[in-house]
Amino acid sequence: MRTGRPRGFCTETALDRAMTVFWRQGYEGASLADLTEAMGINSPSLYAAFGSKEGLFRAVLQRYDDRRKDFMDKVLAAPDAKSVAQLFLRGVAEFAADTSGLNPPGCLLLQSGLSCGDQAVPDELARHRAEKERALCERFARARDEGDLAPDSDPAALARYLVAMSNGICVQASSGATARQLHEIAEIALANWPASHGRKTIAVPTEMAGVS
Amino acid sequence: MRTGRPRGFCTETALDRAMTVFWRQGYEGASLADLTEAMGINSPSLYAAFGSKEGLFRAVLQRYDDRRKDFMDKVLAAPDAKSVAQLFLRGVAEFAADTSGLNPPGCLLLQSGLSCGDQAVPDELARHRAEKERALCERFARARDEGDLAPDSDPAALARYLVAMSNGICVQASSGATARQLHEIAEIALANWPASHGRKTIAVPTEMAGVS
DNA sequence: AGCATTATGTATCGTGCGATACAAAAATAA
DNA sequence: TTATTTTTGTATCGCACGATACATAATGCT
Repeated sequence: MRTGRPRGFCTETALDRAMTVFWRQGYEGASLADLTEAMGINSPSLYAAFGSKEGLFRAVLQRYDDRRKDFMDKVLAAPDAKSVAQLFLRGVAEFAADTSGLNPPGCLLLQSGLSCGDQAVPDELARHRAEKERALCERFARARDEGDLAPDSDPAALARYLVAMSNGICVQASSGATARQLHEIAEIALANWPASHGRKTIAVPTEMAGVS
Repeated sequence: MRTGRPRGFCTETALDRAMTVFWRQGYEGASLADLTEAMGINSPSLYAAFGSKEGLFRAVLQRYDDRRKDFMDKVLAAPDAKSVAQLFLRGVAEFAADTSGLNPPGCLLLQSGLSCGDQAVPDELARHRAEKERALCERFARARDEGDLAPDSDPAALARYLVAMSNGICVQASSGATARQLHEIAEIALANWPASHGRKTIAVPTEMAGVS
């Protein structure tokens, strides 16, 4: 077992509490005093565990991605492109207005620092957002290959559209929009989605034909 | 005429330069040193003219609204709801990627401070964004009255949708999307717009019948 | 028990922040 | 010319910021 005095706080809990502070006040607006108070620890403990304010922030972003992974997995596992879009935007509308936990409205990846004295922070956030866009793009490319989207459709453009809509919904949430209003936005956006192309491959892929 | 030593700098030019700094670095990320250097003045001149950093920021926001007013006026003057939506989103896509002037990509009202140590800043920005939403909502209410939108359509929801889309486009722009990609997003969003309801009142309103 | 290792609490560091004091400069008014 | 008013440049203020030094506490290892 590991030697030395054991840590007196739970890393995950501390990260969740720091997340709330970054979310509400932004990266630069969150002072070390704010963070240590919310996390219930003193600054030396923070620095021993995370190295620096930016190190803590990166750990918070990692924690955020972990907590959102189940959602994205469920979205990407939907059977067709339209279902993916529906699950995604409706889920975002649900999530962005949900303040039942510690989290303020909106999305950490936007709230915590679109702009910053240090450009590394917005760049890092943009990478995290781009990762979601990439995952959606891949899913839509598959949908096109499966005949679920028209052959001439543009998976990257559709993914960008959804991510843009998602970000727009999150901004509205942070401006005080209600869950109902966010869902209205999502439904307007979804009404537009290209109807299923009808050539979707229903058959089980050959290599799995004998399994079920 | 006004007595005393004349001001040695142009207020509008100084505000434009300060705008660039707030836009790129956010409200909190923009230090007084950054601002005075960009504006080409010393801090006492800044404080004499604008009172405080927040006073300067409010003056910059006012200047921003002034500079965008022509665009919004043109959008709102479009003949029908669909034209309003088209002019708005296409204009935003154009604007958000335009870095030919001093401005970074995206929109000042988002970049300069979605979150902040001082909640007054995001609140002020939200008010400015809400003002655009209100203007669009009024325009769509008129469109519905004129029979240009279906009687059961929801002007407020349509306005929220457009503003959300606009904000999403701006976020994509600040993340490095090209003008072409932003226009693709706008066109996907516009493809969705409810077709003109066909009952649009072309006739001149009665109270103006004798004028032309 | 004694040692090595890691975490904690107190108290503080140097820096950059937003904001000013003050005297000189540049204009008008009498 | 002299008085008045406003702006400018230099130099600096007090403070909050992110980050640490250091002694003590709490564990595992031998």
